[in-house]
Amino acid sequence: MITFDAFKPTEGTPIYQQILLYIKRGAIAGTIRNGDELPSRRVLSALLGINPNTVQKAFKMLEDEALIESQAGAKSTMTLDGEKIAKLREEVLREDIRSIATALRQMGISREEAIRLLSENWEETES
Amino acid sequence: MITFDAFKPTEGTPIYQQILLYIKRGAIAGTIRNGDELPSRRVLSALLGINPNTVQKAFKMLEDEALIESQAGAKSTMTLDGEKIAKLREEVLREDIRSIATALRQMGISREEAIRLLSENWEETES
DNA sequence: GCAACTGTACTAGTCGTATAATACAGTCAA
DNA sequence: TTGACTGTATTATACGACTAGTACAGTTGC
Repeated sequence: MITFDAFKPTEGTPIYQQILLYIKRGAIAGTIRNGDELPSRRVLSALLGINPNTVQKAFKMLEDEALIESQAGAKSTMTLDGEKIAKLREEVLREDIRSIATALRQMGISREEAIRLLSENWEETES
Repeated sequence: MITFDAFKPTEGTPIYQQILLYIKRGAIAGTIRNGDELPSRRVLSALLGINPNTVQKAFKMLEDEALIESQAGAKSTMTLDGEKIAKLREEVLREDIRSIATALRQMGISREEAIRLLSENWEETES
């Protein structure tokens, strides 16, 4: 069963997108594996304190991307393979790196300073 | 006069927030300085192809944060000093670093791998 | 079989983002 | 002074995100 203990929603971005990213990043990290069960829509929405329809929207998009399988009455399960995970890495990880590099350059940060900042602030972040 | 040549709006985040960030990052980089004139609401909205009210909202928030001064009939100007810029660095730069570190850790990326990825993708980004 | 779960679908309402159109007052150069 | 710019304010409209409530059908364990 996939847990959402580490899920910390942020203000400003749609919750369903954050759920999507949470699952994708877990798949990239390997903490979420093929066949893993997801909590039901109702349970997860109660757990996160949001509307069931918001969870449903996120799960629907995961299914459209063929990352989960759902059928009425049973819990949804992850459907992952090496190819899909590689695609996720390219999609999520690459985009994250690209956007932070652009932002830092806009602030006049040099590559060396960027590396120093990232390295120094690595410990302080809570996973 | 502050230019918006390097302003590339992204989908998914409100435009007025992106304008805010663009100005703040410019101030942090030092490319935007105290006393610099901003384009008028109407001119900038036409330049960016967006509604004047959207620009007005961004400028209103900049004024609420005391980063610009406005008076009817005259162009708005930046009001920066060392303290404000230091505060912006803490607010924008720190948050950017913190969020990317969290995201990368969620994907199971090690500190060394993160540094390698950032370094490798530094060149490819266009400022 | 039955109860309690599961996924799925639909309508209605609120709120924030953004657009559109308009109006009024202050500044400034010709 | 006059006209073209400036900032500021208002109202109306559209759309997406999110909430709220309800309904129905399939699965599972007892």
